[in-house]
Amino acid sequence: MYSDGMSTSERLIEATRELLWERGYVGTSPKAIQQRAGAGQGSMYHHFTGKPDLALAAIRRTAADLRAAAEAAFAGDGTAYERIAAYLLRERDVLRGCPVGRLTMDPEIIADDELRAPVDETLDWLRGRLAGIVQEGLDQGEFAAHVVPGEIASAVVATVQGGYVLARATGSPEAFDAGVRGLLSLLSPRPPGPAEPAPPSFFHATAPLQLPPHTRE
Amino acid sequence: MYSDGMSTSERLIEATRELLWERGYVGTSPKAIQQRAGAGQGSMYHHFTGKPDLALAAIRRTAADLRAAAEAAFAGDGTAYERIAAYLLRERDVLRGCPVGRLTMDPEIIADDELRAPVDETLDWLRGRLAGIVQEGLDQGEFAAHVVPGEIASAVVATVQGGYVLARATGSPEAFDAGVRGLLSLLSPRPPGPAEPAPPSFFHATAPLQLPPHTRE
DNA sequence: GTCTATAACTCGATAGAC
DNA sequence: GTCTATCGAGTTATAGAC
Repeated sequence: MYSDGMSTSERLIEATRELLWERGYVGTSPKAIQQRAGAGQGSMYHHFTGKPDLALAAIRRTAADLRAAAEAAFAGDGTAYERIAAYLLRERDVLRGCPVGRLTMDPEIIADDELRAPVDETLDWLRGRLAGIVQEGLDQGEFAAHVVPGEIASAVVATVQGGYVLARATGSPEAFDAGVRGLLSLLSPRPPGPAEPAPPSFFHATAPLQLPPHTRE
Repeated sequence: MYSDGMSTSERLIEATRELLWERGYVGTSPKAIQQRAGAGQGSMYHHFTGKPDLALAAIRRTAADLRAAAEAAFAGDGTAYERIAAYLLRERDVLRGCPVGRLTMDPEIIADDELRAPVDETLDWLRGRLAGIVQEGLDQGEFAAHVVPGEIASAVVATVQGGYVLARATGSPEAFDAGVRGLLSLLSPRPPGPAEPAPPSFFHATAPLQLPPHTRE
């Protein structure tokens, strides 16, 4: 229940964002939104034409947030591998799932092109951004020459989205982390280890990111 | 709506399975189940104590089916890589999503340990089975020595689960296939291509499965 | 802008006739 | 075993007072 300096319509959008994340579209009722926002029926229907309209505003904002968070991970100046690793290892509320990806399991989101569009565009942007980084890595000789940027990008995003599924099934973020580590170990220019010989100077290899013992869990 | 030789309780379970797959637990009402099963309120509450009880029966059956389908892909006598590829490339109703995995996004499934248990156990079994196959591949020198079986297994299952997310977001199975191809290209003992030199006889490498232009899509 | 009132319906379940 | 009737609560809104 919000009581801050937010306007009523702001509070309605924020409450909807939370509930869509927690319970999905089908599982979220206008009444629940109003209660969490501290607003009456009339307020909601004054500012929005109905549940789909409000959900659209909420989804667009959540999509923009996710994009910004991903961009922050990509924006570093490391190697392609390091930037992909930074994205995969960025802090996440693993057990809450992906606020955008989870919407794809909602029948009424998928059935409504207007509600599905921001979800589609966000994941599409993410794959495109990752594909570009993989291409840079290929140009630098960081990855095996036969890999296809768009395919690696899809595998990266899928590993994240599927990692949420595994984590929620087990009730622990462990499986998410395991999947990410597995993918990174396959993507890594060379295996980790202290007994590593120095790479020849003509080879553009870089040390893989050390996996931090992160705080989550 | 079923009218076959199925008993009423069978029809209720099958109808529930379909609806859980299409709409999830929160999105599935007893009334919808009864209508699809062609049964009245009284029948449902005679055979089952309520919605959770019926859902549990449906989920257990769906979990058993998924396990059997996966086992069929694993049971082949190819290399570890080939059996993992067979699992990843097996026919799927990609746009319908995973009937087990999708349940993890349902707040009421996750909140109820009895309903979550079969989901958890199924995905856990799947990861364990895959980890065993990766270990076999390691023993045969099929994979890079530094990979960790449990991590690769998690990445494989996550890629599938996340592939469903991408496919449903775009409305096409293409992104699912791309992710799977990407993961296989990273896992592949050596890059594909006709100009491949024959491996030295002491090396256990095997040709990667040709990706079939499969019928889905 | 926000509130309450009301509508027509569905929710998950129980009771009891047949 | 299956049916209909009924329950109290919740759903998605509209209407209209303030």
